[in-house]
Amino acid sequence: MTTQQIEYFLQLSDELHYWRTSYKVNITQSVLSRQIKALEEELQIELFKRSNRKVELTPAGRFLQQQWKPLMEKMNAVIQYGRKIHQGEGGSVVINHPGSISYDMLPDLLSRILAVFPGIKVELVQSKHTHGIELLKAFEADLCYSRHQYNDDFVVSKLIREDSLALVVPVANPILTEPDITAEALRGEPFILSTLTDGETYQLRMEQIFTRYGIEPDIRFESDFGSMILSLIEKGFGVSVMPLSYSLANHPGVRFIKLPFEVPLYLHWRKNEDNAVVSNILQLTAP
Amino acid sequence: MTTQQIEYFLQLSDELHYWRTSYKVNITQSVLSRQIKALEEELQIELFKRSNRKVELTPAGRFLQQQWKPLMEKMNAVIQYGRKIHQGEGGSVVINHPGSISYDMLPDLLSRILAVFPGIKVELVQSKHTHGIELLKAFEADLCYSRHQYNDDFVVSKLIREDSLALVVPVANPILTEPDITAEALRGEPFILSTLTDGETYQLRMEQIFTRYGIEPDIRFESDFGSMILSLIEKGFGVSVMPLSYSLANHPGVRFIKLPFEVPLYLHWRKNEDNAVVSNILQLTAP
DNA sequence: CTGATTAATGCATTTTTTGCATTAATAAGC
DNA sequence: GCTTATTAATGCAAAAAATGCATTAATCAG
Repeated sequence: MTTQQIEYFLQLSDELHYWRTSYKVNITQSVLSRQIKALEEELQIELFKRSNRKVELTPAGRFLQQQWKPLMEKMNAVIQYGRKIHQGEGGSVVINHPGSISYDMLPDLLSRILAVFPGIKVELVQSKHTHGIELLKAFEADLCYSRHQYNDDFVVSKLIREDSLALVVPVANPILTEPDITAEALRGEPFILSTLTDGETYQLRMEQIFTRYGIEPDIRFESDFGSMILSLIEKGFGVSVMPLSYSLANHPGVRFIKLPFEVPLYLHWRKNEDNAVVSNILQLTAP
Repeated sequence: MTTQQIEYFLQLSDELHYWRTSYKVNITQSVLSRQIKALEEELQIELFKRSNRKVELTPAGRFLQQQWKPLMEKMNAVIQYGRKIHQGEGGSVVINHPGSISYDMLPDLLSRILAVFPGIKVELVQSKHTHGIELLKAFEADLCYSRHQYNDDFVVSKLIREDSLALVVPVANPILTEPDITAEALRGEPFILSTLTDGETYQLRMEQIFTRYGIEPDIRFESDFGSMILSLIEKGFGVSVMPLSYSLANHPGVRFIKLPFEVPLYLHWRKNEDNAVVSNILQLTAP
């Protein structure tokens, strides 16, 4: 049984058409026909019911389609990662992070990496919608900064620091300092927030703040990109609450008013990391 | 890439010896050498570091060994199950169950299965140590009776009935009826219990009973096999608390004293079952 | 009934795999 | 330091498998 055969099978089980499938996978129809037949024979499972005009999955075929799809994805991800381990210092590392550390912590880390391991490629991703932990488990990310603590047998979480939160307003806004912030002063101000995920530490902290100031936020826009939010604030579309570290972006036209609230920043990585490059870089995150 | 090659790799990564491995997998050493090399070439990953005297896994090889082992197991389990689906009415069903339903519910079910699907083989297993839900997920069991309710995206739980519990004593024992049961009467009586798993509904119920009667059980023997426990009781090794349905075993020399406590019996199966045979039998479980 | 479509198959060719024998390299024994 | 035993790699010829082309057989649409 060849992984190729399984790929052929998966493609054919989507297309349900030999000639079209054979075209898509760049083989002739005769090869596809025979490969599928060989697969069926080896497994001793009839995968398709084919008349000369129609191709259908059998129940067993449908089952294997469902089961094999994620299995082959995992298989490929694992091989991909094995290759990264093999490449060693010439390899690459994927770091997932929230936008708020783009201006201090992350540049620091990158310059340290550059100094110690000049051969390593670093890929930075910001993916909030998929939980970082899922990226780690699927080997799609190697290090993951986030505001939320995970607990898992495969992932290690470590508290890095606490970031102050700040009310972010346009420079022209009359609100001056933290004690001035009241529901009154903010009434009518639309809020622009980062896309919030239920149950996240970050969201809970947000709710806490709004409760503290007696605000029922009027949320008009959401974005996962901090600079987008800053831009919207500058242009007068509303105000936001963001980690104070965004002030280091020096975005013009906005003002940060520090609030007496903090959000934690965690670093996550796989327990038993096999990639020496990742382990090395992990050393550099806590100098 | 062939699944065979991966199997060769896994074997070799355990043995770390070409000739011995080739002997074990029934090929010549030259074939093994070339197959491994072909695998390495296709993956572009160096799997082993070999001098002429020693074979070692590279870090990438070690990683792939760890990842591939469970992946190939899953792969094989899935194919196995696909074959069962293919076999249809000539196939087989694995039912996991506690011993206590061996005397009423299970024989009833089996005779119904025999009547409606005479071609189906039924395999009965009693595995308490592995949680039933794991068996279901790994396709090692198809239906699972248990005293514990699971909640999962892949498994459905249904309450079947409540079974009364009973104090089981040797016939000669002077304890007569439930109201007589006191810590006094049971003092000094060793208890024989089924092997209890932490957090299980069944264990919680047991603790509840002992608390109710003010007993601190002196547990001398444990067994997962009801008939073993009954036998020990008969021979005067102690007393036990068991589901009343064990009385249907008509084991000589023991007496059942019904207690005002019950334990639930659940049936579990995979959501989205693909095996028609299993679905059919599932119909028969709730006539 | 005819033509179009589509999966299967016979056949010659190419590619791959296999087993045997041998080689090259190394470690251990004397 | 030399010899021997061990072990992975490799050359080679035979066997097996895969491939592409052309054709066939079956079925559906008009």
